[in-house]
Amino acid sequence: MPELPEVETVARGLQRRVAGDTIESVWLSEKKQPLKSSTAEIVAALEGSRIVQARRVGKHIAIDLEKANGSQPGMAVLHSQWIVHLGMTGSMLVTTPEAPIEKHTHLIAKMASGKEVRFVDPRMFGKLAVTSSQFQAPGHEPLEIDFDSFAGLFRKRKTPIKSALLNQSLLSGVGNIYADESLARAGIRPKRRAASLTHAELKKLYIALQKVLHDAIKAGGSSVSDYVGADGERGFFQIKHLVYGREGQPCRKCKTPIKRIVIAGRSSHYCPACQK
DNA sequence: ATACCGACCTGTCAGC
DNA sequence: TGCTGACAGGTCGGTA
Repeated sequence: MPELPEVETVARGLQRRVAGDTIESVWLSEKKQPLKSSTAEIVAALEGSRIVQARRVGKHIAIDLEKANGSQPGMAVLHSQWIVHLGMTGSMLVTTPEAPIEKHTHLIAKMASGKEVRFVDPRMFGKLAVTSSQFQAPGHEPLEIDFDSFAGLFRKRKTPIKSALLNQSLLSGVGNIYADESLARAGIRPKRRAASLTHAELKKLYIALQKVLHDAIKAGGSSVSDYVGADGERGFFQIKHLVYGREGQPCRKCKTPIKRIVIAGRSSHYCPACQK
């Protein structure tokens, strides 16, 4: 569920609440784990590590960790990264130890401050991993890419523009909601072949995408069903959606009913009058 | 190389 | 009150 603005909100929440805190112990549920690294690797990397920084990379949360290599003073510092992908339904919550443990809690990290960081994910599409190298997302950051590079991503691509926006190896962080919402704001139909977009349309899309992502971050993301930030708070950008989740409802600009079609297996929403 | 499609999971909601 | 099917913010691997 979480796309760039939601993951950014969670990462900022973690940064605010637990940066500088130390992980004292880690509990992992017995159930089949949504892990990319082994349980032992995760426990070894996390326990005793200080959280230096939490930030977003694409749709991933990268948590920079460091700990002393051995107990002797002056020993080298070990650096690692805890990588979290929230999948469709994952959340990273900072709670008190007394907070009831939600069903589908897969990891609890007890912090030196007494707080707990919990990973909860009902559908288990999320992933946890640790790495000693710097994690890099495959595609460009939509909020950092320059316009010429952005336009270059779509040149020669026959795929629908909607599919291209969702392709994480092109842009990292755009998901189903913000693909639809940016196309709506740019007046472009989701099924248009990517390569058919004119220079002017690409410019509109570039500006619309960055604006909608910035606005959604300001609103704490979109909470369509169960998304919450690190403090359990809901986002409220869903009230600003022009098309996503609004099938049959009147377009906010021209009152034409919003259409829903399926592109590459994903629901796609648009205004048949405003989007060409 | 590129592009669909089902699979991976659980939960919810509409309709019968 | 069930039951069934469709659908849900994402990605992967297999196939054409």
